[in-house]
Amino acid sequence: MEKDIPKTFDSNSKEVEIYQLWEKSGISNPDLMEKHLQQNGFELKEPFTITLPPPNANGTPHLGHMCGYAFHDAIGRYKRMTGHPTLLLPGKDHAGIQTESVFTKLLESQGKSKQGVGREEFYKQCYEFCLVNMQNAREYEQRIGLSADYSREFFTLDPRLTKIVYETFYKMYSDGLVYRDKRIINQCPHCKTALADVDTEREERRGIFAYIIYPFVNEEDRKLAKEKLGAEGITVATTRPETMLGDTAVAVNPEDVRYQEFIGKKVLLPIANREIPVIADEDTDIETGTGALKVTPAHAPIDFDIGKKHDLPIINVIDEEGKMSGDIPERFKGMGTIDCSKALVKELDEMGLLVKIENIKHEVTICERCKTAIEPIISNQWYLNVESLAERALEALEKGQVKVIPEGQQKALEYFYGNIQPWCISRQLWWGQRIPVWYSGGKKMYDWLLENKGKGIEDFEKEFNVDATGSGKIFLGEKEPESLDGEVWEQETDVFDTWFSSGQWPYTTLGGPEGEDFKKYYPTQMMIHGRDILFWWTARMLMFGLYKTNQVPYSTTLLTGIILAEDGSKMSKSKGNGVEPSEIFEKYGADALRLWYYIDALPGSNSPLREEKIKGNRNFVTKIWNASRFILMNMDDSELEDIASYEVNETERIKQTREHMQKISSYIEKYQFNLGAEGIREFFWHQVCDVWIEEIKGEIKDEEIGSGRRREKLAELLYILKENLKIMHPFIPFVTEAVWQELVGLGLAEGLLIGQQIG
RNA sequence: GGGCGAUUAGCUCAGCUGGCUAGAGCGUCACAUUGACAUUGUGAAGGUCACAGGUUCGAGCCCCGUAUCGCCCACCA
Repeated sequence: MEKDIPKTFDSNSKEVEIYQLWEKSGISNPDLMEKHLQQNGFELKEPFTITLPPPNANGTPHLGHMCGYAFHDAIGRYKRMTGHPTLLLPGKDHAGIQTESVFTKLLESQGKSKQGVGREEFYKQCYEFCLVNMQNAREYEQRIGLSADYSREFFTLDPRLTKIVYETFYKMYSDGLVYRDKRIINQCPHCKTALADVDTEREERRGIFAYIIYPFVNEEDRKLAKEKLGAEGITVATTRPETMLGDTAVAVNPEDVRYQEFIGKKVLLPIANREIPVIADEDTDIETGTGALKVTPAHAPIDFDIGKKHDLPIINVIDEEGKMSGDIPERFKGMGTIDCSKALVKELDEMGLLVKIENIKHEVTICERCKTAIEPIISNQWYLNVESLAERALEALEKGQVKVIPEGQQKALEYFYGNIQPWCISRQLWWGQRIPVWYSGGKKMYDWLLENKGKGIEDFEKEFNVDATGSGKIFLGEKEPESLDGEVWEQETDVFDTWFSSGQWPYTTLGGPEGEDFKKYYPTQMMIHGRDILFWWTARMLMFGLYKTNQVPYSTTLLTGIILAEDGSKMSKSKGNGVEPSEIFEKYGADALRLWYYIDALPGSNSPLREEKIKGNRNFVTKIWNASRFILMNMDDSELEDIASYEVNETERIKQTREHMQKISSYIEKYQFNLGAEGIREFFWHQVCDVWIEEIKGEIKDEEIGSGRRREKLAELLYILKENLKIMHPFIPFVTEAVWQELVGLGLAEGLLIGQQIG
């Protein structure tokens, strides 16, 4: 008697339907799940929690996101099926600089500008823009089958979350970890903000190497130089001639025999016509260029350090937008750096001070987002001294409180902590959490007083010829403090670096250290994310977690690989070789894609997308569907009740099935998803289908409908099928649930597969 | 310059604490089957596990070195 079951599993329509069943059951909510376990007399184990990595709310999720969710979901489903109330907490990230850049471009395409729209309105509109993307992202997450608890979903700019982020900042300030400092920062002239080192990349670009003579001031020195060095001055080599306007010294290595006699002498900086000293500094490389380094403390990190050591003046000649400015000849003001470089080179050449120009290729630092060359400039920023936090994180790693998979990456993390620098946490953006600081009398005065230790407000007034409007103190808080005696509070305009809030994700989403969820679900058990953000994210989360909660935020961090295009290159929009997840879903279904991730996108390795393989997995999904269909087709309606209630004997096949399930369980527990996924496929396809179904087919061939032997064999087969569905479910939830529901429809199973227990 | 990893079949890669007569998927070839299976089944060909040493009864796996590739970090003007 044929059952009315279609010949293939229609992933496109069925998957959505099935997800709705799960959603309706509420089992993704651990509180409801706890009740479910108790009601059904299942053993109740300790909770299992993952605060899922929040994708950026400024675009469409890509395959990499889907891959991460596939892993999270597999472990989550397995934990659920082994008695742990499981919380997969989803969220979305505001992704500060990236979103601001995307949304600003969007405004520009509509003929509007960020400045024209204004800060408040910009924030509001950007928020709405993110809400749309968040809904879209959510649909993708559900399409891959992510069984997350959407009643607990968070956006990183949610006021409840921001409150906790602010509290952390206050605590850090009172602990003396947060401070304002003047340092060389990476300024992106395009994004107009400071960037942390990790937000930059390096790229080889074409440039020039200009050899310029800085003549000595004194006649005798010039003569000596002519004799010894071949020119009347000292020749410096630079890739950035325009910064010479801000030079305050020339440095040579103290060991360098060529320049011994000139150390301490003065040269006349051409064009700027400023006398600057020749100093000896061991950081100067004898081999590079001429061995003489022009020192521009305001515009190069190494120069800044040398300047600090020798107490050199700092002269700013480039502003935040990459334009020439400051105390320089009028004709250069407002010029771009490259134009200025050309103009200077021309003038120097005319003056006979240009020796030569070499065309070179060199590594330059660029903005990770917009690829614009970074302008190192001096700026006042908020810093976090992470040294003590890094020490604790390092200790936790060494003690094994956090496990990194694959192991090799743990060493990379340890190395990072061992060489960590203060973290610049302020960004000159509008999109993000505004740093909750108020300056009495203004930010300018605060910074000036910091820079000029020992000087007071009167000195400031004198210097700038103004009346001070406050005490020069700061106030930490969201709301403007009360003014006394007409003091003026100026609000900080900068926002926090995105990672300052996402670094706190594991506890902010659980309501912070005082939250109900926190008490029940913290510390969490896992974090899974791309290897590419190890330092940005896991590194920060460990530090924040230990600092704020005295516990590691999670015990295991698993790094997924990066999904590459078929030819092994990186997928990117500009190359047009990206593959949309929706395309794969439509062609092969979510289960097939998930299986591919488990088997081929192993932690820590980069994996080219292989459609052929996904297709093979789709065939396996069809195989499961048809094997199940065949088993059901063999049962006559009149036998169903008997088969359902029949207690199976411990046959060899059943014994092997049990062993198989244990094997797969241990793979999952060791996060060896590739072995687990390969295992379920191998066993179901080549053992259950190819061997056992064929055997049983023969065993019942001549039996009459309703016979005891048929009942025994078909019940055995049903048992094997159900157990296989359970152990396959964490990997391929959709098709297994669909089959389970077919069983339910015939009275051969109960409830939802997602809520079943293994073993 | 420093750190990390990779190198196994035509391709993409597994191979956890050393027992391997080295596996999978895809591809190739042969045969079978229109079946529960937008196919599937059976079988075949195909690898001195990068190279050179060492430890061991035994090494794809452990140790030392070499080569090539990749990723990350770093202030080289």
